[in-house]
Amino acid sequence: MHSYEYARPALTTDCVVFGLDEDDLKVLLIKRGLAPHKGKWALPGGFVRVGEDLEDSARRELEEETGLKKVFLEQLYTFGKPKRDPREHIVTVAYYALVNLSDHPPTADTDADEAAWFPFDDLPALAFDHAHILRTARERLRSKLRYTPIGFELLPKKFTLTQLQSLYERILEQSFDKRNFRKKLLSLEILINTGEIEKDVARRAARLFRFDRKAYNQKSKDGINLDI
Amino acid sequence: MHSYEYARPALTTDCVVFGLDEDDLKVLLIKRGLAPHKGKWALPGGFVRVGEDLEDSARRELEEETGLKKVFLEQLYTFGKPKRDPREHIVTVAYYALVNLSDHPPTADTDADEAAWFPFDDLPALAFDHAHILRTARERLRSKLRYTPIGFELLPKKFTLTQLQSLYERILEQSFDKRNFRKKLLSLEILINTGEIEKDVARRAARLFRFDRKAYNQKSKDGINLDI
DNA sequence: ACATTAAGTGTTTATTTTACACTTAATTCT
DNA sequence: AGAATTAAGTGTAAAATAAACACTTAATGT
Repeated sequence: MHSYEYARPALTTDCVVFGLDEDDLKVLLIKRGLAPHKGKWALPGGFVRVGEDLEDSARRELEEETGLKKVFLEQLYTFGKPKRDPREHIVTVAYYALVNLSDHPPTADTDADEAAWFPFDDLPALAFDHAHILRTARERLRSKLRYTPIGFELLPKKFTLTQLQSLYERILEQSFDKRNFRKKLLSLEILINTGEIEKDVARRAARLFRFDRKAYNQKSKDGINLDI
Repeated sequence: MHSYEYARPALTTDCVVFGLDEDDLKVLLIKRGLAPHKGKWALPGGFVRVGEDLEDSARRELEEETGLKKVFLEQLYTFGKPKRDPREHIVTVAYYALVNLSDHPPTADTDADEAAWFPFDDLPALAFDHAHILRTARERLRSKLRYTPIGFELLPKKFTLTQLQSLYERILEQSFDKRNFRKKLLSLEILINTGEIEKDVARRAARLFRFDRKAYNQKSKDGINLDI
């Protein structure tokens, strides 16, 4: 039991985890085992401990509930409408994570409760204001993709130019000319040709590239135009 | 006295208020009358009340401490390092505000404590992690100015093109060609020529413009390129 | 060997951005 | 009244970037 002179809102972190496969942009959700909103799906998250950094809290809850570790994670926004949780005033600091889905297949591991990947465009009923948080995260993902190299977080380390283009097309919801897209991306000189090619494909195998983070960091100082 | 089953971090809001005059980009600070950091300068802010929305809290504290009302206000970031406040774990949701300094002159009103405008490049010693919050806000201001019409919030309703150019130059810390800047801004068709001109200037008086928010909102749907 | 599939590749045109300097209008000073 | 001062206002040409557009190549499967 802990007592304070003034009442305090409770504080949680929640996490929107995005993944991308051949079919969809997907999000990882947890089925709630307890009231309120028992049986509904929700973002992984939980209460911030005293003495715990916010990002640490988001990472801890994410690992506890989904098994995911060491993912790309950024703060999204803090949601604090007093009625967003029916129990009491709970403020949540939302984060978003980007993972490579081929490392974390749709039928995921996970211990506690039930976790599953859902297509962003076909979500189940969500607890609390989590649908709102998801929309905010989707918008952030879109706008960050336009001017930061955030998309690589959703791909395997080695990827083809077609995979990269498909990523941009599906997240930005617009299509690009294949030649112009390649010309643009290659001219940035932030992709390294690994010299390897795809394996086990029933067609001409594509070259595999890596993102050159060092080159990107160097160029971003002068102001690289990543805009597609 | 309020008791909870688990310990909770305390929750505050803080506000970085930017203003622009002929000389500098300025920030509004409060002199702390109480420990900790008594006598140091700090961002206006305070504890979030249970049942109070975060933005409402930021606006309330801002008005109480500086008299400022109805300003442009956006959430910046949430800072939660456990040691950022020496008393206990206090998480703060930081906002940034933009005001037209000619409405709120450097020797401001204010009741409680002491509030004053400081040049961003010549700040006094700051309490807590407020220097860090200010740097974060400065970066946000810079990057938002690049692709949103946020700059108009720092100007009077009617302004000259020279004032507008000076704003961009000082916030982005780069200079622009006068003819190209005007061509670009006017071609966007988001400025209305009021037909009025400056008064009481010892030189040729410049035309006064207004920001056409409706036109901007309309155009931003299709994707206006505000980038300077 | 033929069909299928996606990889890979250049050029031309349109648009946007950059570079650049003098004239005009108002006030102040002598 | 005339001269000096100050910033407002204005256009064009060159360079860079972005957009439009379709066929050949390489691999596997039938």
